[in-house]
Amino acid sequence: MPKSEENPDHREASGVEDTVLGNLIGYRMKRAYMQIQPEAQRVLAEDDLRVVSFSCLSIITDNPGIVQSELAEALQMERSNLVVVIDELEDRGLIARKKVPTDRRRYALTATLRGRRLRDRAALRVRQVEDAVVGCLDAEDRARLMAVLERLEARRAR
Amino acid sequence: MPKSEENPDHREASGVEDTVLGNLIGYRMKRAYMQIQPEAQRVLAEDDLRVVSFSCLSIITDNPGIVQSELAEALQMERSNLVVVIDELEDRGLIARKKVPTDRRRYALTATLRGRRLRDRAALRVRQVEDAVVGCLDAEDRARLMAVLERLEARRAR
DNA sequence: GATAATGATTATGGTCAATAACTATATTGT
DNA sequence: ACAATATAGTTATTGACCATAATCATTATC
Repeated sequence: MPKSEENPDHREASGVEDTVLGNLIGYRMKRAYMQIQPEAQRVLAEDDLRVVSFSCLSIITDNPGIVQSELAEALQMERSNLVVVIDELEDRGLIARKKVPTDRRRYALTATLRGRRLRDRAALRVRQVEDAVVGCLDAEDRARLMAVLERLEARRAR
Repeated sequence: MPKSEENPDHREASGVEDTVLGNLIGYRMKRAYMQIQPEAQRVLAEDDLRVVSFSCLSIITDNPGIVQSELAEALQMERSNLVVVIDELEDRGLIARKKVPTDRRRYALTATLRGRRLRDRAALRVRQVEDAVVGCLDAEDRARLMAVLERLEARRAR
């Protein structure tokens, strides 16, 4: 069963043959992700949020006093790329930066009331569009998908 | 002992709380994808291939005579962005462009022998790194994951 | 035969992530 | 105590990537 010119477990909707890509998890994952991402981006844009700024706002809301390095680590992004995002959230009054007295290199980040409210509202709307996209899965499939993704992500080895 | 009074169904490895992001499929999917993508990119780079050029080479190999518009459609990318990729594959002697006589606007694309061999070799190596990353899943989980991703992708509705 | 549509191309701009270099504070070793 | 080192945040820069519009040649349409 390993090799064959016709792989019956993936029929292409179009007439295009594909003996390789469709069997790669990375390829399938990206294409599935691309069903969700533009939708999320669209609804977040209605609140002038990008995915990354929503993510930051969300983590800050859940972790008052978190500093930028920790936030970068949590979101797996570079500290340097965080700066402009944090700047913008602060300028919009969604979060506040305050120097921590015991270590004046660091900024403690907290979400303002407005920030927390926006986070909650945006989260709801993102959740809604995800539900729409993923409506073709029943609750069990969905739960299993989440669990499997979580396990993949958890294998922090290399 | 980390304190997650909140949501018992997602344990954070670090001490960072998260009541929202971790429950979003898009977020989880991106993070799982990021476990695979850099690895695939790395092994493809050893053959001077990028993910996109490998994808093109693969589809062309499986569909001799395909034209650029069809390829762009199959890979869900813009025709204009295909051009340089095709150019490079052609310059490297991995594929050939030939005008189709019945419609001289179009180029029929075919993989050369070298191209087909490279495709097969690269596919094997990508498969290997995917197997390594995804080794924490048994065959059934993996099959189910693929099936679910395929269904998500298939919902070509708006 | 004029006009519109199509396939490939070129040029361009915007977003994004990665890197290096810099500043200021803090920590460590002797 | 102080020199060397490390860390937090910042800035600037770069290259990759993706989308858009304009162009050219060819084909299809009325």
